Amino acid sequence: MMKKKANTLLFSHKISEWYLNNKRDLPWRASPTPYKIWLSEVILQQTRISQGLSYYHSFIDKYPSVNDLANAEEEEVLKLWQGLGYYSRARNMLEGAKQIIQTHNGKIPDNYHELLRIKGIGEYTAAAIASIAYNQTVAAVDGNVSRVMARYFGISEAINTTPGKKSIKKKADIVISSKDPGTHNQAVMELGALVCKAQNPDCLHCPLSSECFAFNKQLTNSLPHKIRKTNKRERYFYYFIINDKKYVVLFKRTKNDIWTNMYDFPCIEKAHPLTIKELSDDGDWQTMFHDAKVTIEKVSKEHLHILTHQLIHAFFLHIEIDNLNDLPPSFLIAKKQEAEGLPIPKLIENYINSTELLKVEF
DNA sequence: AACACGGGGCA
DNA sequence: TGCCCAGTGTT
Repeated sequence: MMKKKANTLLFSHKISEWYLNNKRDLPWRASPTPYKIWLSEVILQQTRISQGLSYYHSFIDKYPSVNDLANAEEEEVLKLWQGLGYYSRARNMLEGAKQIIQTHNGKIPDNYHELLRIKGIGEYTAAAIASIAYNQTVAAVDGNVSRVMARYFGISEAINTTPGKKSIKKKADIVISSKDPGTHNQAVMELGALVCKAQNPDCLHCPLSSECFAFNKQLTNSLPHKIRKTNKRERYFYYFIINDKKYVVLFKRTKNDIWTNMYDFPCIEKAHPLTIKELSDDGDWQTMFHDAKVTIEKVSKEHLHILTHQLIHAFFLHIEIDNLNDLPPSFLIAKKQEAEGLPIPKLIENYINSTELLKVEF
């Protein structure tokens, strides 16, 4: 291993001391176990603590151990994840739990390379679990760490490119403390979250400012550098709502798209907006309903659903249909009460709540 | 190496 | 609006 310079040891010492005095009181820090660390890391991927916290509690309550999770139904897990986004995290973690039961005798692997083989555990999460739960000396690099390294060391390469990530990782591996790598990793992340923030970093209260490249050169606003990509797809969803008194017709989404394995309504998607007349003249939806006799009762206003990479224009067409039995078998005819228990995307949840759609009529 | 994958919060 | 958030899997 490379010999460390004195100032890198200073980095770890100062930041760990700062951490002990400033760390937040988080539920998985009270009595950490590998499972709690794993769950927290997965929930917090691309997600702020404030947003993930209630989900963490629900999960620990419902699935207190890897074994409990491994025995769960995917729909149940997705329902618990509903509203948090990036649902592949939930599906992958369930698969990972099964993997651990089947091939690791129910014990979460205790080292970086074995952890990496678990579904849903990538470089960051493997490093986080290995260091925090098992005291392995491996740097966990997330968005916070990238920012702290880029500013402190003055790394100008874009942190979302392969060379940039390599540079960040190299520095993170140099400054990590082998004494208490878990505390060190959490300390860097906590500093990034509370002090070395993306906007308005609080350099006056930073324990590292005196040696920080960006602070000394007044470059905190331009570091880290990032290549931004502007890919926002616009999609037009025309949902068909069969408004029966007792039943609601749902469609289970398939893979290779958003909301895999979750439920929404039968839908015609277009790349461009259509008037209702154009839609009505278009044969697609008749085909979808197997030429069942359908009449449109009411059309909702446009509902915009804004995602990171997509802008979804959703319209909800309430329809009447002569006989529910005419519907193709790919549709799920669910009792309204049962539908409540199914995992649905936020867009659908919002619409259902705003219209009291699942209220049973008498 | 680039892209897909949710949803929310902040300036 | 644009950017960011304790990233991973697929193409």
